Amino acid sequence: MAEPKDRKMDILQAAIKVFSEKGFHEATIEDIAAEAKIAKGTTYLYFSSKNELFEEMIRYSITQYHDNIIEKLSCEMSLKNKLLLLAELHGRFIAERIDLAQMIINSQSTLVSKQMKYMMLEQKERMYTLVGKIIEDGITKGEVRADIDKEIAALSVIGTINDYYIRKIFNKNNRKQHIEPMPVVDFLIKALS
Amino acid sequence: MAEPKDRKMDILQAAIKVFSEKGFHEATIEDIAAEAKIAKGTTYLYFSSKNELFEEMIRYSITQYHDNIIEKLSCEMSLKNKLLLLAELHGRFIAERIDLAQMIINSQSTLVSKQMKYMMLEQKERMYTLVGKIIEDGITKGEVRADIDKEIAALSVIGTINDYYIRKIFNKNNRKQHIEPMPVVDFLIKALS
Amino acid sequence: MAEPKDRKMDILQAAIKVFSEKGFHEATIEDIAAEAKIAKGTTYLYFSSKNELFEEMIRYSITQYHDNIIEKLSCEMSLKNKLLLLAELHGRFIAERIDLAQMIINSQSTLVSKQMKYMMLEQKERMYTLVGKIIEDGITKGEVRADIDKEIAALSVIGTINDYYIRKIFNKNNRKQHIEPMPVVDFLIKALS
Amino acid sequence: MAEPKDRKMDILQAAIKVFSEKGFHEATIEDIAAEAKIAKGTTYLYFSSKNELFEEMIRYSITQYHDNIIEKLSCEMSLKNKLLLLAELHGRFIAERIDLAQMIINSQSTLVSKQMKYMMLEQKERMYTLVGKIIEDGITKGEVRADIDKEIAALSVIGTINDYYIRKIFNKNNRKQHIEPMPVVDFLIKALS
DNA sequence: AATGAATGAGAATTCATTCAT
DNA sequence: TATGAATGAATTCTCATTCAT
Repeated sequence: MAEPKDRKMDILQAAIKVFSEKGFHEATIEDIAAEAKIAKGTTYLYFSSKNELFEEMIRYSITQYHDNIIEKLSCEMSLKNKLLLLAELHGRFIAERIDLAQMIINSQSTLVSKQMKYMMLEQKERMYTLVGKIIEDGITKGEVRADIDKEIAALSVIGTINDYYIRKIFNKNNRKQHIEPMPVVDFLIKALS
Repeated sequence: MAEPKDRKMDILQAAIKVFSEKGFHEATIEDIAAEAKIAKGTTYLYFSSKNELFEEMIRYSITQYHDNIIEKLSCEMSLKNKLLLLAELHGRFIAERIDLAQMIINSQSTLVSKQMKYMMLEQKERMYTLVGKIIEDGITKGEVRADIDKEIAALSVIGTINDYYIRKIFNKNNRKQHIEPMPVVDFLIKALS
Repeated sequence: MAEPKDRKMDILQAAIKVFSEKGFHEATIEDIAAEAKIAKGTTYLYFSSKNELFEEMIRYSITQYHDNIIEKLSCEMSLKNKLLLLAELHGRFIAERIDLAQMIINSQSTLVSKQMKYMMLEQKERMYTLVGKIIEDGITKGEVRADIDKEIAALSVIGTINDYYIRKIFNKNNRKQHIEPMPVVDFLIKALS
Repeated sequence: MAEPKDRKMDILQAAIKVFSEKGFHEATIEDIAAEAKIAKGTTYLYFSSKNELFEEMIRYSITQYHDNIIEKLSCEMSLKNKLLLLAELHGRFIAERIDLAQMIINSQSTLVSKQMKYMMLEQKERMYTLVGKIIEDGITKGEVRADIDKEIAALSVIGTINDYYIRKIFNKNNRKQHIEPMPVVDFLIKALS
């Protein structure tokens, strides 16, 4: 007996994989359906169009990614450990979904609707807010100097971690290699204190 | 007398505009030709394919952007002034060509050939090297603390400036408004010293 | 209940008709699709390109034509009856598919791949072999003089029949009229004996 | 001082070469102009369209070919020598312009106008008439049996020689090799006597 | 007469989407 | 629900032809 499958989730997972590998236009509904092991037409029972599927895929990925980070970072930890965790989570995500990550991080692309862009910006702001709180917390605890612009500090932390991983990944032949987060965290700690 | 037009440059300029606004796939050769006020077929007298046009457009834009920055930053200046100039030049570029900038900054996209990607990475490294030297210079002059990782510092400076402008631009309705570079430069100075 | 259609065969038949009438370049996929009463895109579900369709069409036509001739000529018959049958079969084929016949007979055209050309030559040699055997048989039975070059005789028989029908068809307004095979067969009998 | 060139003839010669090598559709006006060492537009000063150029090229080639054969065959000669000469002239022509030869010999192709086709048929009939006379002459001299259909005999002679050369050429790797006309002439002599 | 840059109609091909089964 | 054959809009690219110089 076949266990009850969540078709919609299957398709979403397939979409993440295929869109990440090929980008929006190079990916076909057929590719995604094949990856999800369903027929092409079935996709349209769950998503009304390729665009909608793309948007839901982005929404799902971002939310999942952010929820995960926020959850993991909500425990009590030192600044350094928080940055370490942030770097590792972000680094792993980038390593796995580099192209998707870039779509998301940069909220770019003409593909997505205004609404979508707004949602993506909101999510990004959510990240800024989260890291902003980490920094504020650091100030309170004396781990971070008090005279810096907290908002800019937050985006600097995220921007630095992101570019660090992207550079490492692109300058390596093998994406699967683990990338050491310590150097960038060390740098950030020094920069902030 | 008809003034001698440089058709190739016209097309390149049109391509920058249209690709930037619509992205590679949404932009059609017809769009670009219309923008350049020429017929579709004329494009093919100067570029052998849409892909080649795209690649030449990227190459041209990157080179122009980087050459400009490198030239302007080669004069003797204080660290702060250099960062200020860097921020302004980058900010202006982003404001004008936000989507193109992102393509370039992230060296992403399945559209470009291996060769192209390599060239884009090289250009990025050129920027890292340039900023790396600014930082080294700052260390020599005692403007920058000596105990930081210079490579990461360079990439952090660029990542921070980039994300600062992107955030500002996206959170404003009007892209044309001037964005104040001082806040981010102040932050960077504090972070580095 | 809709009868199960063999779309691929429909398209092949339409291709034979349209390519025969217009030639490769003048025929468009749209023409062929229209003839097959399907949409343009459907063609590509069965054939990956116009070239492939053309090649498959040639392959199919040649094979069908030759198989038919070889089968019909395999029974025991007098030389005269064999030549009569050959002339009639070839004549009917030419009358129906004059341009296609010429493509095939002459193994010409830059359109077809090396492989294809090779296959066409092989099929032609198959015909030569068949007619060669008829002649050899005729020699054994004393119907054909023994001192002639059998290979040349075989190609002469085919070349003569072919040109006879082509001339008759082109010199008539109405292709549908029956063309009398007897005169050319009489000539061939006299020439061979 | 540049000697006065006959541009029209230059273009015609270039057209023969290029159309023969590539066929009508694969050949471009640019190819032909390049071969004739003139600019593309110049072609249109001498020929009103690609089609007209093609037709004139065919007309010129056929006429030249036939005139040459008719002239050479008008001398007094034995049947055997006439056939030998015919075979050699035709063989050389085919070896040089195999694809063009096929276009001409078969009066096919949808490219040419009704008028053109008519002209090609007329030229072919001219050949039939010429060979018909050779055969009649042979009958008079007792070299050819009297009881054959002279028209069919003429067409058989041409068809046989043609197919003989085509087969030889296609079954050889090197088109430049000389092909011995004797075997086919021997066969024809036997067939006719 | 000669040039060759510019034009734009036309054709192959792809693929999101529909719909009969 | 699920399927996948069929559709046709849309896009790239080619090249005969024109025309200003």
